[in-house]
Amino acid sequence: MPQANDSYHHGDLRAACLRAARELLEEDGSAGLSLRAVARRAGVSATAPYRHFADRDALVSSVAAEGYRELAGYLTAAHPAPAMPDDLTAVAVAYVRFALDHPAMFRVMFAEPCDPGNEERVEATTVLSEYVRGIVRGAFSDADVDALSTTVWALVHGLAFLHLDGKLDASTPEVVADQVRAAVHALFTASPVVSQAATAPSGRAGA
Amino acid sequence: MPQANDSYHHGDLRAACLRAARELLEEDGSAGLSLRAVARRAGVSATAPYRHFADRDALVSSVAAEGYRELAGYLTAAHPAPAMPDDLTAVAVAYVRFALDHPAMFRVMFAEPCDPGNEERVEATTVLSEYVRGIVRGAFSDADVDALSTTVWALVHGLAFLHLDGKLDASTPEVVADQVRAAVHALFTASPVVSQAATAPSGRAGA
DNA sequence: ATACAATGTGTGCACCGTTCACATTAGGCG
DNA sequence: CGCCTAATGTGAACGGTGCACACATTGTAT
Repeated sequence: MPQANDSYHHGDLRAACLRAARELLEEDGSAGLSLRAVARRAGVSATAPYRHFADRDALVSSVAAEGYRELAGYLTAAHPAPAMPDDLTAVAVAYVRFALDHPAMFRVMFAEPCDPGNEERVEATTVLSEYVRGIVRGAFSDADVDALSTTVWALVHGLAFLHLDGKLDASTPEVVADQVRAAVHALFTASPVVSQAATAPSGRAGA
Repeated sequence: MPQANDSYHHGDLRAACLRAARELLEEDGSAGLSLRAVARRAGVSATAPYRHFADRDALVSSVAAEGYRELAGYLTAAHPAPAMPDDLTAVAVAYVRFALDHPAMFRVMFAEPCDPGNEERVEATTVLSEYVRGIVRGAFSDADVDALSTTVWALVHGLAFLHLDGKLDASTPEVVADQVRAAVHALFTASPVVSQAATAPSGRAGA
């Protein structure tokens, strides 16, 4: 049974490393997330983590995977079973709030392309993607689910990132929430399901 | 006059560093962007760049500022004087295309919060932000310019990032462009100012 | 010509990721 | 119980990095 004691063997070094990594992330940002610092905080030699993570990237990917699961927790907490467009709006607000609550983690999650090598991370992102798609499918049954869910995700994701870059007014959580609600609402108003009208696509964009 | 010769003084080390940094960025991604590597490529000692950049962050910020200006170039090239909503759509496509053409640069540009310390970078982003706002103001004269331009930017920015993370279908530039056009068009359709008929997007998203 | 400021060099330090040989221990098997 | 092996943690070592420091070189103004 794994348990953290002071004997030669740590007991559950992997979990301790992940915990230390998350703490460092919140304290010093992604810059302070070094393997050696993680090992120090876990009270273990510098090379011990290599028994549980192939390299630094693997550690970071595991942290990111945890972040994805925690983000999923935020979303489901915002609305356990979203079915109406307004429910989706609440979920969108939660998405942005997660980014503002855990900026360093959010950056780590989207810092590098989701390398197909780390299956834990790939799986976590796939779950999230399917979750969004599922909500959209439920809320807009006969819409182009793929296109709409992509657009919604992009809009919310972009809002989160612009907030993280300090380019938007994030003075109070309510201001942020209102902004997100307004933006998502604007998009839904345009949804072909809501306003049933179909026409030819627009012109082309230049070089 | 600054010129790159082989004498003791380089001539224009600052520019050479920026050029080397951009090359390294395109070759090895942001991981390969080290001050020492930049110095090596510029044919200069490891500490020479410190005469022109306070630290590594300053160098990266300058590179990012160049990226902002180049992005602005992409946008204006897409449409020199956008006035109609469709013009804005073309600009949006250019934005995403820039991200896909220069992924490492795009990541550097938005990797860290735009620190108010580096005025060069702040100014470049401000210019960009004002540019977007200006377009929206021109295209939707009596709309809530701030809200709409923020929403548009967020949507496009999010699309770019999701593409960079490989979460969208970017098999061909045309697919990407169609997606962007559909998403932006959907948003504009919702704008109370736009009086044209609603059009249904026909884009599709990949796995 | 000389003094000064700007610019580039070299050394050194602390830290980092990673590898390797080695030490310690847990758990299965007799 | 004792032993053997695989799992796990240690320590030294290598090359790389950012950065501070003293020093060398050079353009430029006086």
